[in-house]
Amino acid sequence: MGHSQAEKAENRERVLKAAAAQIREGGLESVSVGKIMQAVNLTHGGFYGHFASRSDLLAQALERALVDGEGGARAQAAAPGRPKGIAGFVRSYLSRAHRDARDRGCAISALVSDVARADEQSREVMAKHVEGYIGAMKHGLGNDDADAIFAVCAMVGALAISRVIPDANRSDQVLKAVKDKVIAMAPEPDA
Amino acid sequence: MGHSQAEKAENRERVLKAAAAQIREGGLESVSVGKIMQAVNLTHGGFYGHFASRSDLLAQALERALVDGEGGARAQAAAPGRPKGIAGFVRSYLSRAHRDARDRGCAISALVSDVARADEQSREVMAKHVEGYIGAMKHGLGNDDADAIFAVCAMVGALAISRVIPDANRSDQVLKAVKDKVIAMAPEPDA
DNA sequence: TGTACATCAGTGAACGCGCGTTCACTGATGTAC
DNA sequence: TGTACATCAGTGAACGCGCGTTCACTGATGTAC
Repeated sequence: MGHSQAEKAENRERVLKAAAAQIREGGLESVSVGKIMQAVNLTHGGFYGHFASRSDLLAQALERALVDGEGGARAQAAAPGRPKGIAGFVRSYLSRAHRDARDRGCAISALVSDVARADEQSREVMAKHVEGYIGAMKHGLGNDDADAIFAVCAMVGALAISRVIPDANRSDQVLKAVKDKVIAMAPEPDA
Repeated sequence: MGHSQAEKAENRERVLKAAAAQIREGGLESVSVGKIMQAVNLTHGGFYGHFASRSDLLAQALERALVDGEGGARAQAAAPGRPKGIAGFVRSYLSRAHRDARDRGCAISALVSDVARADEQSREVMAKHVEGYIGAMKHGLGNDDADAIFAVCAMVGALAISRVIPDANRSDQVLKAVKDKVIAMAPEPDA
């Protein structure tokens, strides 16, 4: 077990990645220094060589979770065999797969109500990503800001609510209803 | 300071009410037995005369928060001088006042992402209230289930997202965009 | 290329703290007579 | 209506536990020569 500088960077990255996943899986407060370090096979003492405090980790992991979530959605929509453009993105965002993979999915949906009560810095970080999301939808929806806001709120709300509903069929219905409505908003609706 | 049976029931009620508000203000995990008892001017030891455990309180307080949130929205929409019907309800739900009063507002919006990762019993409790909400919107939206689902997701999403955005103007825009779009969905749109 | 040593990533014991929960106790309540 | 006593709502000290954080230490890394 070596402790080279390259390994340090790698370990820091693993801690951050694990925290970003844990945040989406269990919320900001579910992150504990001991458990995260254990998850990456290190002891808790070493943590402070990487981050100034738990709260420092949380701030960075939130940003990371938001970035990861975006990447995942884009990658899935761009996968071969998937419909392109906005309809493809909406379909993958409101898919059962996305609903059932909270720790790898959109961090906005996974953490909206948590971040709504967090400090201003955290809210600012998420708000920036919300704007990015609105911007992307706007591009696919005839450049109308109000339409894009409406679509983003409905999609984030639908994904979050679908995760609350224990009945699988009803949860599917929520995803499908919003998926159809948002796709219908696009200027050139396709099958 | 007497300890009559009537006072016991009253104290239990105060604890439950305080917990329901605290849950909406700070999330399920923010409720601590000691702090809640202190908030109602009692000592922590007496807590277990009212509830079996912290988790028992949480379950009951979640239900209470959901019921309180519904009552508040209905009351505000029915207040004198307010537009009646669905437009009035949507306006008060997506108002700045509602956004800024998290501890007294809709518990669905305040707790969606928290409850999404809670146990099945909690999710079932919130799901029941989501259905009630969908049913109410359905009534005002030409009895179309998909329309009602779409509107509820957009409204819950909009309120939650508006609380994330630190910039007051932009936050207002989100509320306004969704408010206008949902009101436009009603069969007989009014001013 | 090889040796000597300073650096520093990671270890694990220890700390103080707040938490949920328990329990022996107190004294007002409310009931039996 | 008045007295005697059992009940029980609320008190506050004590508990074990997990947490975030600190720190003296270890031993591989990587650099100076």
